[in-house]
Amino acid sequence: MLTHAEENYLKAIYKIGETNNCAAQTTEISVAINTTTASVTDMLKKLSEKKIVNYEKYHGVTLTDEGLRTARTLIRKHRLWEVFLCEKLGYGWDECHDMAEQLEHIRSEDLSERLDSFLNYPHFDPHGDPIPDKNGVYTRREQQLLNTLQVGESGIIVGVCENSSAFLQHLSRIGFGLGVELTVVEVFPFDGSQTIKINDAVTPMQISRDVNKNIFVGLVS
Amino acid sequence: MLTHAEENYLKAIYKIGETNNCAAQTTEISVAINTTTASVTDMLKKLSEKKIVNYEKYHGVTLTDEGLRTARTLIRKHRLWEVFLCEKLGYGWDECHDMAEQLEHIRSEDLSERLDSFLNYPHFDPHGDPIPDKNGVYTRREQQLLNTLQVGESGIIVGVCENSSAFLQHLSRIGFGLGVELTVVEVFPFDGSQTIKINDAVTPMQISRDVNKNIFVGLVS
DNA sequence: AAATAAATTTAGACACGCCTAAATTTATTT
DNA sequence: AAATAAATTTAGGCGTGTCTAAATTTATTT
Repeated sequence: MLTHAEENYLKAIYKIGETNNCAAQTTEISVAINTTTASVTDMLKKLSEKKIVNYEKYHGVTLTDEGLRTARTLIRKHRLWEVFLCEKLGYGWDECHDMAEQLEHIRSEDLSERLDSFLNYPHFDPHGDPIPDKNGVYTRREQQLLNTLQVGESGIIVGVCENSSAFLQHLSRIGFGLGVELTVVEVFPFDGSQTIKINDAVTPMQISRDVNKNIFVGLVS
Repeated sequence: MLTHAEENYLKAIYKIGETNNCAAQTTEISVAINTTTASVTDMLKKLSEKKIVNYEKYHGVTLTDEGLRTARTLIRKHRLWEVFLCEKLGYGWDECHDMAEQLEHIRSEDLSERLDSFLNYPHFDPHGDPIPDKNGVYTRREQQLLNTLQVGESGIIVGVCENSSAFLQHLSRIGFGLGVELTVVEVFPFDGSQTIKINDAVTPMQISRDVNKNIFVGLVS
């Protein structure tokens, strides 16, 4: 049985490993958890003794099979709770993250299974992230970052890779949300910004690199 | 902002104060929290410094106004989550206590308000305990213990004062639950047991003191 | 290849919440 | 009122998870 802190480390290591496809470094983890690298090293030693991570001094850390299973369970719980908060309690996608961060630590035999069924087995959370099934299996979306689209290409927003409520609120304000279809009208290599038209809208708008580098789109014909 | 441990102490002190109508003693708290009296003393000092309890060495502890407010919020959250678990996720009344014990610590501006509304503003939890409104106000039930009923008197089960799942499962097995109407057929002063007939049933049954002292009934004409 | 920079680990400390054992205070007997 | 019993507190210690500052290792320059 892991503590909340240990679970948070596991999740961070999982996410870093997933995006970079390599071992998570001490500093990356410290940034994700918002703590010092010294604390991270301490914790990595403990997790390593518990056989939850493969830790090699100075060379980063990966999850063991057991760690991987636990991490996926946590992600599953987190995302199911996000669906609950948004769909059943009416929270916005920028509001549910912090609560889900707490709810994912609730311990129970089969709470996630019941929740899953209550929510009608959703496949994606309100941010478009896939929800692992009870065996930890999920299908990765076909996706690419909005800032990789060329002029004339179209996409449909399927997710984000930044969960701060400042960012999410901004997206809502400019009319961006899951499922929104858009087309790239122009690209400015100088600052990485793009002129983008939401397909249902009339006027195109200017999107900065800080925004378009954090949005995942799926391609549409 | 209080820690989970502090919140648990607060709830225990509140409950003890409510039932005994007097200051909670160190030993009582240690039993409720399942810890040593030394730990309780430590914590009481901390809570006292934070002005959450009125603590007098050797003479027990009561809640300050602020402590009282927090305790009622916790009770409210606990009971709302119990309703959610039973009504929405289909858990039995013997299963939901431990999960609610964790869920009550979830921090959020207005989660309880949203939950309350989602659940249609219930007044009682699955054990029959009243749910305080957002101002901490709730109406106490007219109730008495089943073992105080005399021969010929009838009652309707409105609650229990023991939440172990062993006890609750036993009640379910013998057909006891909230709203069940019953009549006392006979009383045995020797061991405090009673012969009781559920009004809808044909055969009366024997109820031991361990059971009838933990059941609250409302009187029916 | 040596020097510098960056990342990481170690050392030592601290708050929290818990423990056991001993000392103290209050309550109950006699 | 003195003696005993019960309740409570103090003293000292432990594991968790964090921190800062110093030492070490790895990576990058030159």
